[in-house]
Amino acid sequence: MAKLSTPAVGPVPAEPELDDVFLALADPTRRSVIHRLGAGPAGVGDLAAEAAMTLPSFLKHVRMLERSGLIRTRKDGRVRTCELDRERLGVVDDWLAQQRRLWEERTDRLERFVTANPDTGGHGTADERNES
Amino acid sequence: MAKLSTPAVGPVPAEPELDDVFLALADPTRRSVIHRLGAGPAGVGDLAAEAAMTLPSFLKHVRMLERSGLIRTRKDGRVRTCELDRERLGVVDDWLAQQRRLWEERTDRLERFVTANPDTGGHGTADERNES
DNA sequence: GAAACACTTAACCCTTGCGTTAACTGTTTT
DNA sequence: AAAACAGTTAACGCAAGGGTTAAGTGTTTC
Repeated sequence: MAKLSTPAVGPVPAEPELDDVFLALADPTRRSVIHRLGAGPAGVGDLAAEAAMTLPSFLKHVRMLERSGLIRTRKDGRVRTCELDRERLGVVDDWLAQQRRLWEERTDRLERFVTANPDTGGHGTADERNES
Repeated sequence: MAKLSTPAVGPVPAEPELDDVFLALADPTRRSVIHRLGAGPAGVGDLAAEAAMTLPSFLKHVRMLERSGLIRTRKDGRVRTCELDRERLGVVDDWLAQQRRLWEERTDRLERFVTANPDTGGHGTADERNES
C-alpha cells in the first residue's frame, strides 16, 4: 500500500485536432485573423490587406485556419468570406482545464499521502521506502 | 454618426512568446510531457522512455518546451531534471480570455447600435437584414 | 465582349520541425 | 582505471511552414 502511483502518460495519445488548433494559433498572422474575425465575417482580400504579405501567402494561412476548424469559409460569387467558429476554441479550454484538473488531483493525492505518512521524508525519487 | 467601427487589427502584433508556447503545445509528445510533469519533476531519460523515439529526438522536444517557458530544467550530476512551470500556461488563458472579452465587447456594441438604430438597413459591408 | 476583380494554382526558395545514427562528454559504479 | 550510465552534439534526411512571383479561373462591371 501507500504507493504513490505515477500515472505514466502511456504511448503518447495522438490528438490531431489539438495539433492543428495549436499549430494554427502559433502564428501572429493567424492569431490576428482570429482577432479580426471576432468583429464579424470578412472577405479574404480585406483580411489580407491588413497582413504584410501577398495574397497567395495569406491564403495559406486561411487554409490552415480552416483545417484547424477555427474558421469556416464560403464562397459567394467571386469573394470568399471567412467566419470565426467561436466554439472551436473550446478544445483549447478543455485541454487546459483537463491539465489543471489532473494537477490538482495529483496534488490532493500527494497531500493525503503526506498526511497519512508524516514520517516519510519525501525526497529521493518521489515515493520510496515508506511502510515499516 | 452611428459608425460601427471595425477595429482593424493593425500590422499584425509580434508576440514571440505566444508563438513559442502554442508551437510547443502543437505536438503530442510535448503535450504528453506536460501532462506527465504535472505529476512531478522527472529526468530526461525517464520521460523519454515513454515516448516512442530515440533520446536525441526526445531531447529536442525538451529544448523546445524549455524555450517556450512551459518547463524548467536543471542538471544534477549526470541527470537533467525537468519541472513544469504551471504559471506559464497562463499566457494561453490570457490570450483566450482577451479574445472572448473583445468578442463580447463588440457584440454588446453591435446590440446597442441595432437597438439605437432600428431603421438602419445596415448592409453594405457585412451585416444583414434579419428582422422582418 | 472586354476589362477589372477576387481569388487560386503552380513552381520555386529558404528555414524549421521531427526523426535518425554515430560519436562524444561528463558522472557514477565496480 | 575501466565500465556503465545519462545526456549531448554533430551530421544528415525528409516533410512542412512561410514566403515569393507568374500565370490561371471564374465573376462582375463597363
